[in-house]
Amino acid sequence: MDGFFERVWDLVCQIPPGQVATYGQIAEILGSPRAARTVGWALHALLEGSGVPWHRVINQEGRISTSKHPQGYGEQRCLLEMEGVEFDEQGRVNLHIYGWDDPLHLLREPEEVS
DNA sequence: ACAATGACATAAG
DNA sequence: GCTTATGCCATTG
Repeated sequence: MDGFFERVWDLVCQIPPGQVATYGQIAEILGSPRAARTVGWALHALLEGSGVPWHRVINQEGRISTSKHPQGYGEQRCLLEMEGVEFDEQGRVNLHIYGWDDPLHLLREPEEVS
């Protein structure tokens, strides 16, 4: 139980309001940039009342990935809008604007060349 | 230890 | 832009 899950929850709890983080980003900070699935599972295993702003966690496209939790979509969008996050016509969030600029992530910036 | 699962990510068609 | 296929990592049975 404790370990990755707890790390995920703790990290999500550290996400400042008005900003959103992606599964991949969280996974990368945890040490496994490819463990996005496990991150999502941690949030799923979580549930409401845990005090974890799971609504601030979205996929890389800034979209809501509640594949098995369609009800979470409304909750997430409502909570994010309440925090000031805007949704575009496609129901997506601008990661370039609301993306979580955590210094920890900046240290591992991929900065790929073109 | 193996197989199956899962709120993802990336590549290819 | 969307759909399909494969990979990746951790948890559970």
